[in-house]
Amino acid sequence: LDTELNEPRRDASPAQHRGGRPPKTTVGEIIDAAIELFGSRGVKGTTIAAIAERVGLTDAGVLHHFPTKSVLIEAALERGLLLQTTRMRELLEPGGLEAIRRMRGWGSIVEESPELTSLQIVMSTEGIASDSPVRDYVQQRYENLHVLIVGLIGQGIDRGEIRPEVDADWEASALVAYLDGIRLQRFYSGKRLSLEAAVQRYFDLLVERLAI
Amino acid sequence: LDTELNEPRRDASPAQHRGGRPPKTTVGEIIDAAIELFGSRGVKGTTIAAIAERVGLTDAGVLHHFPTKSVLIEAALERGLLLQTTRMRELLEPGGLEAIRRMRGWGSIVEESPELTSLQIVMSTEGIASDSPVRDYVQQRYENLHVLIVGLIGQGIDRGEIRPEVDADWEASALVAYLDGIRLQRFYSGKRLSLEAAVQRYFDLLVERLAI
Amino acid sequence: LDTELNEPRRDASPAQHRGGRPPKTTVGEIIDAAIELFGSRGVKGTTIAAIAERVGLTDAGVLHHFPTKSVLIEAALERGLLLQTTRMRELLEPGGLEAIRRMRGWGSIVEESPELTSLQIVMSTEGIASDSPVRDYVQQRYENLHVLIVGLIGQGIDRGEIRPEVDADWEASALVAYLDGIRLQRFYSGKRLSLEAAVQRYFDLLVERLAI
Amino acid sequence: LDTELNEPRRDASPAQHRGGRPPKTTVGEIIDAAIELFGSRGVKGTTIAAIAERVGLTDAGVLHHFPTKSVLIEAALERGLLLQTTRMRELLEPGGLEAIRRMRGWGSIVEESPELTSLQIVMSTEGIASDSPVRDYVQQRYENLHVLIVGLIGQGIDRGEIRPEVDADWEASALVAYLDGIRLQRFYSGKRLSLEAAVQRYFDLLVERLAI
DNA sequence: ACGGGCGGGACGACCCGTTTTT
DNA sequence: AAAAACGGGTCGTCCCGCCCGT
Repeated sequence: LDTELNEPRRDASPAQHRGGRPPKTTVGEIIDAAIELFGSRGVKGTTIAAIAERVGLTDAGVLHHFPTKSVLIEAALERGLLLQTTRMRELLEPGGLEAIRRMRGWGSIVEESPELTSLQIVMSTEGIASDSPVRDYVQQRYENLHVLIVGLIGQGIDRGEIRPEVDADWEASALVAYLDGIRLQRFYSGKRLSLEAAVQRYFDLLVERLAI
Repeated sequence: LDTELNEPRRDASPAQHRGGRPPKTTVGEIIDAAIELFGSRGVKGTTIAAIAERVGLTDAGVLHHFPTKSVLIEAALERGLLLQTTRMRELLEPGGLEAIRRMRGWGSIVEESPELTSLQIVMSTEGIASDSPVRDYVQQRYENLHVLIVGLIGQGIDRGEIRPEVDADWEASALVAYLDGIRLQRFYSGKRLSLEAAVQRYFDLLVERLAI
Repeated sequence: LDTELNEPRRDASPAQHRGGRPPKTTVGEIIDAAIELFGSRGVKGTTIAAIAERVGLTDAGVLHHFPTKSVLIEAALERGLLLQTTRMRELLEPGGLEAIRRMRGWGSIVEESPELTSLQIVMSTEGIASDSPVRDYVQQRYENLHVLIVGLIGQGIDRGEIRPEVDADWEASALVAYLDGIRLQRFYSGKRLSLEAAVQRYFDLLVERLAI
Repeated sequence: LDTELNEPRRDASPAQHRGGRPPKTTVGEIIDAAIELFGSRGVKGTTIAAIAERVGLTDAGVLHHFPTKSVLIEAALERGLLLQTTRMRELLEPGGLEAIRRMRGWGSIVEESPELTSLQIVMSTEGIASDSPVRDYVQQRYENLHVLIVGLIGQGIDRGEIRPEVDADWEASALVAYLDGIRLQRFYSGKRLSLEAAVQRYFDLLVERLAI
């Protein structure tokens, strides 16, 4: 799984690095560090200096690439969204019930990039304040997810794979809620909780509810 | 439903006010304000001065009653926990499957005191940072809830109301996850989402899964 | 001549200090220091910390009394304006030509409080930038002075002391210009220039031009 | 009237361009921009980046030509001084009272190059601070002007055009003061003030005072 | 020679929690 | 319970180097 957040440098000359991780650019490193820190200490709890230190710069150095903190926040959010979306799209490509079945594996994806995981819930809660700079972003993310899942269910109904009387709206919001909630719990349950297994079980029950 | 968060003043002398709302003490007002602000802007995002302003004091005034911010945080948390617990205890008093059925109404409780609602999820995310002052509190809350629900299910099994092959651990964590997640969504879904109805549906499905 | 800039404490009890300078309040001291520094290094060239140091505080200490720098600037300006106006009013009380004759002594006033002197020209030049926070203030000051002098001349004409064909507008602006310019020069001419004598000479010539 | 502020390139080789405007060199453009900005926002209020932007460079680009800001300041000052002096010299070439009469037209010169105008007063006030980098420059400029005018008057006395009892020192400083002051006022008096006419009137009065 | 990309060190204003004094 | 003051930050700016392309 590629988690690179950097500019993928198109110049071929010095290194060919086929298939390997592209070399980190400073900008990419900064965004990576920001995602990690925002995700673990919140936006307000993360200082530019802390991010800078992580990539071996001073705060002035970071500010050179991102004139203000909000710009950095936006960049981190966008990057996170992009990654998430890209993977989702691949995963759900078949559409309909099959797509939902595929989401069973989503848990393992999450476990591999915990920074992104926490970034999202942290953003979700910070966005509660109506004047937060991330509110719009979060709201849109929820909207998109909801529409996506409702669409999948609709597709399944059309294809005759899913029972038509299913309450797609409720299922979509319940799924998202469960996924958010379980990720949150993960941070508080030492090793007791296997996110992967737990998520798989939810999907098993879900498919059972939906399938004809 | 009593939403008072203030010291209930047990001293009988000047006023008996039986049955009425206990008179607002300054300390109580401060805690109320703190809960609200912590819940909406996070702990780090809330300044003592902001709390003070809300109750018509200066920050020095607030600090007169709570020597440091952490003391205030603890007080707010404790108050929130106490309220939650009290209600829960009443609600779940019958135990077993009946108690779980009763939780259907929990959604409406939540809708009535939104500050408490957001306080909890906000705390949950702030607690992610391993050095957060609220981490222990949150962890314990999750633990308590988990044990409580698992206990309820066990009771139901003992009483022969619940199928013994049920995975109590998973059900408990799924329930809590859903409840956390759905509350979060609530802040981003204008009026589209009826928390009460959604929660009821989850419990209906749950009871269906559990009952013999 | 009273140059006090402090709150004149009306409570009689603890100190009587009759005739002496009233005890400096912190706020007063800060404004004094600000006037001095703004006057000598300009507004942009003066840091809050520098002001603070002068009165034995830290910058946070100063910021406690004046929430932002602009508030401090306004306070300093207002204080300066008030002092200037008060003295002017006393000086010009008789009106007409007599008032203008009295202004001869203005030079000595200026020499006694050099900080105020430089404050004003410094502000005048900083106000040139159209987005400066002091521009409005300076513009109004010029307007007021102009109106005042034109009024004085008009009065003199009415009383038959001044020749009616005098160009009051030009005389007013020329006087202000000379006064501004000569104060500026003062900073560059070691001791060669006696401001007092120079100003007196200007007024002698002026009165000669005006008087019947 | 030539307002070019760039290096007049004495090297004859590539272009002869006799009489035409010298071609803009980058260095010249930078100095032009610096003069304008120093004149309107002060030296401290002007950032290298702002100057750079005006000529389409980055700050690094500007710093390539002028290693430090002070070097740039000096260059701008020198350029301004040179221009001023050149024109003055032409204007005052006849010497004596005739030279002073010719200065009547100085007002119109000023109006044509307002940047230079404000540059000078701005520098005059910034130079007040005894540790300012421009102080020496300004002081010298005042000295030069003073000597020049006193010389002119002396010449006039020698030639029998000016009354010998005139106080040359006072007249010189008064003239300079008026000229400084009136330029300052110009920035605050919408269109009310015709600098040209006002200056002419001053010179008329002056000549009247001086001439036999 | 010219100019940009990148980065840092110093400092700017302003904020926040806290202690001390009244 | 307010008032005064402080210490330690936080974001952001400014000037200026270093190194790299043309």
